[in-house]
Parts: sequence; C-alpha cells; structure tokens
Amino acid sequence: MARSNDEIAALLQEYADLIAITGGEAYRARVYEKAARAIGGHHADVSTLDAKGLREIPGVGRSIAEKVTEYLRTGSIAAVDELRSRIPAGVRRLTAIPTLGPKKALALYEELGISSVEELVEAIHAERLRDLKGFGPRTEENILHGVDLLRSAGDRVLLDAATDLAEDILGHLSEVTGCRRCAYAGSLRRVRETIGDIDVLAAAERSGPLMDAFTRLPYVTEVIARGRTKTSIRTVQGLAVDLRVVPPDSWGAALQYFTGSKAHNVRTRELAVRAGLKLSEYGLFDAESGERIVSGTEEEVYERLGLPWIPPPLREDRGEIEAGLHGELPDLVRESDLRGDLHTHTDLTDGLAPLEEMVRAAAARGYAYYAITDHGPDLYMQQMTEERMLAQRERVRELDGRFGKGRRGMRLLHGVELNIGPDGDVDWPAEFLAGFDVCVASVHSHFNQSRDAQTRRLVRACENPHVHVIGHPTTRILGRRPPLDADLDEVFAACARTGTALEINAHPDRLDLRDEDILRARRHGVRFAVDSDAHAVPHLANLRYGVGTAQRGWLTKEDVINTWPETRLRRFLRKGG
DNA sequence: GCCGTTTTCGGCCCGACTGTTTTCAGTCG
Repeated sequence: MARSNDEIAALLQEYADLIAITGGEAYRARVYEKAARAIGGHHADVSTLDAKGLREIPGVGRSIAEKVTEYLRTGSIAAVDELRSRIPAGVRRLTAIPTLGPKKALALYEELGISSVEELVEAIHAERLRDLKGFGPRTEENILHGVDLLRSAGDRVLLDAATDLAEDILGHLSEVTGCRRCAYAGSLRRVRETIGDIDVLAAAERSGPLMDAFTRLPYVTEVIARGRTKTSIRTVQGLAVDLRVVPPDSWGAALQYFTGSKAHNVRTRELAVRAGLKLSEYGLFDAESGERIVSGTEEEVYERLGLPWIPPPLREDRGEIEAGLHGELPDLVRESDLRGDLHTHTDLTDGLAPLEEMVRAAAARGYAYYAITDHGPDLYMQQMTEERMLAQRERVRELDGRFGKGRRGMRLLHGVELNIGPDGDVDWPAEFLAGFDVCVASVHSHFNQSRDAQTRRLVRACENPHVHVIGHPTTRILGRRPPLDADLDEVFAACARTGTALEINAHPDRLDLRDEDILRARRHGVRFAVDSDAHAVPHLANLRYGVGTAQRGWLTKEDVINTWPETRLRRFLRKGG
C-alpha cells in the first residue's frame, strides 16, 4: 500500500481544503497544503520518524508534527474529524470541479444545500443558481463543462495509485501458502493512463486460502462477489479489484486472456480459429479433438499462433498483430535503458528538495547524467532572476561528477524550464539561454487561445534555437484540464524539422504526450525525452509510467534522447548548431 | 501555522484571467 506519507499528505490536504471551505484563515490553509506536499514528497517514511525528524521536514512545525504523530498513533486526527463533521464530504468534492473553488462550494452549500456533484448539476438545470450572488450564466456553463471533464475520468484512478495498490496486493498474496505465482493483468499491465479496475491473477491448486487472504486485506470495504475462481472486492478508495485463481498449468493462457485488451484478444482468437484452434483463458486447444495444446506460458500461446510474445503495452489492436506476424515488432524502450532525466526541479523554485538532495537521489538511481531545470522568471510566482539562476549554475558545476558511479561520476546538466508565452516567446533573451546545457519549454497559461494561435505558439517555441525539449506538450491534466487545442501534426512536423524533442512527461496526472499522440509524432520522425518533472525525490521514480506510455507509443531506445550516451545527447542539444 | 543574518512578531509566491461586477472576488498556476 501507499506509504504513510501519502495517507498523511491526503489527510492534511483535506484539512487544508476544509479550512478554506469553512472560511478559515487563508494562510492556515496554505500552510497545511504546503506541509501535505512536503510530507508526500519526503524521501523518508514518516512512520519511522520521531518528533524531531518530523520537524526537520520543511513546513512542518510543532502543531503539524503533533497531528502526524496523532495519526500514526490513533489512525485519525481529531481536528480533521471536527471539520469533517461540519461540512459534508460532497461539498469538498465540489471543489474538484475546475473553476469551482472553496468559496463557491460553501455558497452553494449554505444557500442551496447542495452537497454533491449530482445535486449541483440538477440545480443548474433547474436554474436555481441564477439568483445566487456571484453566479452568472457563464459560471453555470463553466461548472457544467468542469463536471464533464471530471466525469470523463469517470471512476478511473491514476496509474500510480492503481500500481501501488496492485503491488501491495501481490505482496500479500504471494505469501499465502499454495500461491505458485501471482501478477496483475488487465489495463494496468498494459499501462493505460487511467485504471477502471484492477485484475489480479494467481496460480494455485486450491483457491480458498488466496480468496480468504484477499477479502481480509485491510483496505477492503466491500466483498462484491466471492466464488471459487473469482472474487471481487472494493477498496476504501472505491476501486474494484478482481482476483482470479487458476490452476498453475493454465497460467500463460489465463494471463494472456486477462491482460487483454478485448480488441487484441478478438484478434488472437481469430488467428486461433483460422489455424483450427480455440483460445480461451484455459489454454489453446485443438478445435476438433478438444485436446489442450499449450497453456503454461504466454510465450507458448503466442508462438503457436505464429506470433512472437507481444509486450502488454502494445496489445491494443493497433497493428501489433500484423507487426508480429511479419517479425516487425519494435524493440521497446525499457526503464533500464534510460541514462538520465532531463526535466527536474529543486526548492529554488517550486520543488521540495534542495539541489544536493535531488542530485544524490538521482545518482542512487544509477543515472549517467541528470538535468536540473527550475522555472524561469516568466512564471512570476517563482521569483526567478538571472542572479539566482547563475548562482545555482555555479553550485551545479561544483556538484558535477561528485556523485554516481564510473570514473567521471554522474554528469550534471544545468537547465531551465522556460515558459512559452502566448506568442511563443520564452523567458530570457538568446544570449542568456545560450548559457544553459538544456532548455525545456512548456505552456503554463493561456490555455484557451484559438487553434491557430496555439499551433503558431508551439511552432515558434520549436523554432527557437535554444529550446531543446517541449515540456508536457498538450498541458492536459487527467480529469482536470483538457489538452490544448492545436494542430499537433503541424507541431510534430516543426519538431522534426528543427530537431526539438517532445517530452513524455511521466507525472501520473499528466502522461503528456499521451500514447496516441506519440504514435503520430513518431511518424513525423520526432525524438522524445521521457522525463519525471520531479518536484521531490520520490517523483524521480515516476519515470516508469513515462516509459510505459512511451511503450504504448511503440518507441524504441533510438527514439528517446535520454537513453543515448552523453556525447550523443550533447550533440542533439546543440540543435544543428 | 510556519519561519527567521532583515525578524521570536509579522510577514507569508504574486500576477493574470474570468466573470461578475461598477471596483472586485474567486480561481489558478
């Protein structure tokens, strides 16, 4: 399960939201928010820290340390419970709707008694918001649009939450006597960007002990169904998890079947039928005699269908069957291929950890190189200046090669995350930009420009000779913000023409570019950078989700610039110059 | 509520944008 850091961070964030909704001091809310982020991003598990250790976390003082201790001791925080009792949980849910913040949520609750998204939608349709001060027709429109966005993510959860949960479940199940193998399958194994429910598969002669252990997991709130081969539960976060137990000799066929996708399985079963075979979760059978031919491993199943083993991220019926039949499956990029991270932050801007801590953690991940890319001055809130940037550069040069393995240690690149303005301009003039080893440039505002303007803006950023990587290219945030409306093919063409890489931002609520866009960009001959955009030490590990997304986009090592040796990377960063 | 070679009190990321107003509140990054 998630570290206690994540549970506490969620609780403190909830407290901050409740303070804001109940009209508490804005500063108090902000302090709790900051502490939530700091604890969520802290490298050490807070359950192992004493009071002194807790207070060493920036933003955590006496009061918050006490609340953390209280939670670790009792499982709850009285102050949070007190505020919860005053405001229905649904009111806080309202603030998840983009453009609807704490003030509006409270007004809706106090004036109209609205405490759920459903009631809100109903009230808008009944035109009950019209008489409310501060609510006009555009507000109604924006709220309805926000609700649509929220619902487009549906009941699905982000990849990291689902992965954490699934790995915890596997940890528990693998210790059950008689469990021969277990793994997660389904969309999680295919690394889809959001997960509707988790499919866990286990192999055992007897299913009882596994089903027992499964239903007794600490976060189970409901056992939806329980049978001999399949049991379904719901967790505290509302996620449904299915456990299927199969005989060990059916493992491969079952794993293939439950990994999907449905479309991929339809294609594989068609192949089977054409070969006079029948494919099911129990194995590959001779259609006539009913005799089982293979079922032990996925490799055997695919092989008898005339296919190489197909990596799960490709199993979407997007041409992987044809590619497999012709021996043209890509040799997908792997996490171990990555030699470094090209987009990361420190506490000089909005990151949580100091430079040295981030560098040390990066070195521990075995990187050959690592770029520090704090925000430029155009994001006003970051308070960046040339002086501060140059001071950081000096420090970066001092730390260069001091950590990591190899004769030269881990090489540090001093970079920046520039802001792409409405016209495609970036923060600093060319002379100053020339001093950076790497410039990532990203859009952070003006999301509603026309399609033409948005396209021009991104193309101009690509044409800037100092911009090497376009960060989170569509700026979408899953369930919160739609992708920019731009002619992506034109942007991709500009990237290919100018030698600008596109980022695959690995943050689980971004995953931007997304898989379909990667497939399109690849056809233009674009290069990619898979980056964590880490704002804290634990975020560095998010790279795995970026790699999964890159795999879903059929990328190989060759396509991803941060798998390249440093000299080749540096050549790319000269951008044809 | 946190934090400090500007401070143990008085600050606290600060500006843009939107929609509602008629001078501003709320939300966002």
